[in-house]
Amino acid sequence: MNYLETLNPQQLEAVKNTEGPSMVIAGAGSGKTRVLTYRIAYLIEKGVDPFNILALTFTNKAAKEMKIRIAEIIGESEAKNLTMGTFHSVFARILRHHSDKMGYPSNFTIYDTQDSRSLLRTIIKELKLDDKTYKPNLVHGRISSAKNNLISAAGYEANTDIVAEDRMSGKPRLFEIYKAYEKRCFKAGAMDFDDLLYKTNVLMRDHPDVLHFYQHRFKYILVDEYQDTNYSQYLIVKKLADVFHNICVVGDDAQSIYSFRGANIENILNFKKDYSDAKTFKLEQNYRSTQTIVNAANSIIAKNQEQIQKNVWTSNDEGNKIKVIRTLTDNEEGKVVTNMIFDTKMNEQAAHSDFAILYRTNAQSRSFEEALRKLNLPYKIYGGLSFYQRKEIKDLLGYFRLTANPQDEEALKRVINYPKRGIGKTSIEKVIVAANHYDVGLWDVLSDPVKFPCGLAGATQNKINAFVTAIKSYRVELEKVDGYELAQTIAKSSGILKELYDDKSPEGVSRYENIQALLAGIKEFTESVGENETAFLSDFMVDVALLTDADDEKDEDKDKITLMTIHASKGLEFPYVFIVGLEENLFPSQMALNSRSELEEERRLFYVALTRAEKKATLSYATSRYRWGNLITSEPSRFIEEIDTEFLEVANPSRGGGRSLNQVNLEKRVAKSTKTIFSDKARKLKKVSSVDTKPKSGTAANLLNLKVGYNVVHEKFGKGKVIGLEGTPPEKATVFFPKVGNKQLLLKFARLEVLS
DNA sequence: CTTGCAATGACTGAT
DNA sequence: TCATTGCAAG
Repeated sequence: MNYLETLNPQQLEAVKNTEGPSMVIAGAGSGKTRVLTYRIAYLIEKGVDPFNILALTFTNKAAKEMKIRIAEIIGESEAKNLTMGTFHSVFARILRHHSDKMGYPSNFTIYDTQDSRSLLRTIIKELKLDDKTYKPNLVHGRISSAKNNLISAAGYEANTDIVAEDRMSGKPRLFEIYKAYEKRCFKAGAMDFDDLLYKTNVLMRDHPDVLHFYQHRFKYILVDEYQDTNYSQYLIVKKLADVFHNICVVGDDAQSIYSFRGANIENILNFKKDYSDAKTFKLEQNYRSTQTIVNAANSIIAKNQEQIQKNVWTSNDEGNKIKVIRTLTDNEEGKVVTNMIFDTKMNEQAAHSDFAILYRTNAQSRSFEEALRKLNLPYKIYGGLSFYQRKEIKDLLGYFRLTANPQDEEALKRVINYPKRGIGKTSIEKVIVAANHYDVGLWDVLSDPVKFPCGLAGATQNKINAFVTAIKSYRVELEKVDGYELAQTIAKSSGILKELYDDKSPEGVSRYENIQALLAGIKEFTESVGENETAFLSDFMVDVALLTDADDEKDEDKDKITLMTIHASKGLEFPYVFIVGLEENLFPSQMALNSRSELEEERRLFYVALTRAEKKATLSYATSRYRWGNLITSEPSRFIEEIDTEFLEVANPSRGGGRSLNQVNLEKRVAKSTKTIFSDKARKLKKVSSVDTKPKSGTAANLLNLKVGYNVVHEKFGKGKVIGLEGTPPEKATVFFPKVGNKQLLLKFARLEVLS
């Protein structure tokens, strides 16, 4: 057990106290993952069967990495039997095992957020409700938080407080939507993300034998990032640990950043109430960051009221001060940050993977991508539109889903007319009406038109029959042939492969490549099982809905600059961290300014961001940025001021030389007095007046007469001179604009006004 | 039923 | 700005 010698006394205690309830409060960078890993390894070495251990992590990637480390210590054959993963993936598997008890097929579909919202949109339309009052996102949020608090549709309707709340907010029929949604999901054999936790609770509540089985199987339970669990998750863990009480939760209240997902910080604050004999271990030594970073982070988090007292410290070097950078625009912010990365890389021989750019919202990535591309620096963006959410991927997965579970309504709607086969919207609506009328699933109506007539024209019915036959033929193969083989068959015979192959536009080519990448992934998956086993497509589909980009990182992505939201960066560390967009209304988000608790969560988010950095942290903000196409002015985030000034160094790259903090404050005051440059209203007014006074695009006569040397005006680029033309009559022009340089413009689209 | 264009609303965060 | 949706015409 040599590995134990590498631990400090507190870490060692947390590892060795395996019996009974314990809570590990782990400050940022305090070796939390090591404690978890070694605790599991230690348990196994002491003779605990890995089969009896359940470890719940925050991401699948974390689980995978931890498993590898444990395997290195105790051997792979042992580590294999550990149950380890996110709440969602672990309990999805358990639910599949017992799905019959709940009336679900074992191949039930997992609806992702897109699917849930699309179904809600359909239901809102069917109930003839206004989707401006009942915005699908909002409705989904309401239903989601109900489920996270274990409130069913019936419970929702019966809860007078909730119903009153909905009535107050002008949405009295929300409970009807929830009821319809619950029913439709069930009929489609589908669970949404929240169901995976909710139904696990239901399973354990209604089937004591199942609960009993897992209570005795999971003798040792470990939960990582406990501060970010919601009520539903909390209760699952509590029930499972109810027999042996060997529960170890690890977390840091200062890093609780998921309340929007129902996470309840009280879970960690109240742990001692549930388990009065709980031991608490505090890990306070930070091994990750410089003193400057640790102390700066402490000075921020001290501004929060709600917290468990702790003293995070480090024996690392003092390190550099935290640089604060101010730029004029978001684009300049991209350039400056990128240049700094380039310089640092050169001066300190750093790898690309040593750098991370962290932002509050996904939409901020654009200016950094552009700047990085210009300097030819490799980067990888996490989050945002993930691979599995791309249209072409979801389309093909739609066929797979339908093959595994033909009742899957969202998959059906997605692919029944893609590629185009002449089954349009009206036909599908007729089918939905019939399905609701007979109270059966869409697939039942499609596959048995005699029993469930829906009044479609004969030609359309024939097309539907052909589609149904195709899906049925895939189903026959589902648990017969190798998953890769079936995936290939479907991709070809559905027509998707041809459709994308024929599209030679750059986007089309990339979509085709994505499909090939998905197929390659399935191939890899089917080859990963033992020689004498066959991996079916249904096996691949089991948790594909729960995969994220971070889960299947490719080798070629290893040495790249990381771009991600701060939320996604939790648990990671980088030598050089750039926290960008530190502006009021962006970070902290304007949605969080209404209450102290929300603002405190933003502050914890900033704390998380800063504590990702090992060597150097840099903060940046822009005094103006584009938002929805409007240029708005912004002022520096209050979080910059909250850091003790002794840790900061204010640099101004656009003017050269540093400035004092007083100057920042001065500028803040100036910024406050400046109004939005182009408000939304101004933009609309401008648009209207431009319609009144001048043609939308150059008049036909004007454009036909366009010649090289003419002066023109472009809406965005200003005045310019035509220096080249293509086509007769001219279709494309090269125009020199003094402000932005040469631009190629399609006359069809560019709103050029001809001056001479 | 499909196509093309205008209008519209989205930007917190993610399993 | 960008992607999705609604509407008119073929």
